[in-house]
Amino acid sequence: MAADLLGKFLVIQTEVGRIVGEINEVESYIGQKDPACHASVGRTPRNEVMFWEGGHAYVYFTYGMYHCLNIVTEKSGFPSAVLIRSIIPVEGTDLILNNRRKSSRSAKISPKNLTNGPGKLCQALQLNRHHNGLDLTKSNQFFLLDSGKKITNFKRTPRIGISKGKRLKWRFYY
DNA sequence: TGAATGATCACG
DNA sequence: GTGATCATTCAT
Repeated sequence: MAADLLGKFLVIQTEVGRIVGEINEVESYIGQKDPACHASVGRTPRNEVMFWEGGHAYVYFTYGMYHCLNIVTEKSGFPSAVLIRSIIPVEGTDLILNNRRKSSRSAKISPKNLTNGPGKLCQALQLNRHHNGLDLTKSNQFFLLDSGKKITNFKRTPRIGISKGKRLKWRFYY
């Protein structure tokens, strides 16, 4: 389930070094019956990747200025993904700092607000639509790493920033 | 609380 | 084409 991703490491190998972050906040978007899921309207060019086999990256552009990273979770043909909302920098913090300064217009960038939001962590890892559809199980540049941690004490709340499906408590964090 | 800012999709 | 909506962030 989605909460299994909590505590896992997200690793990206860039030209100038490696960035590793520990996933500490996720949200589930599951199937066409979930009104907040992008695939609830059916298969479109935008949500195509959600229909793929689990393990692919679904990166989309929203609000005219931000990207969000999801990991596809289910079988091919069944649209579902987990939105990575936040990570904790583990390695390459200096690179993250550079990337955030490059991408954000905000003057204030502190250790606390480096990667604590879906738009921000995409800036931190320099993710864009080129990463959309990448197979994380096959790539050696961008993948998940089991940290050995098992997070069982996570919290569970409604998802953030959506207008439909607010009743479902599918946001997990610790 | 609302501005920034542009892709996406339905409609016809 | 048009208009509504949007899984956000930041400053006021």
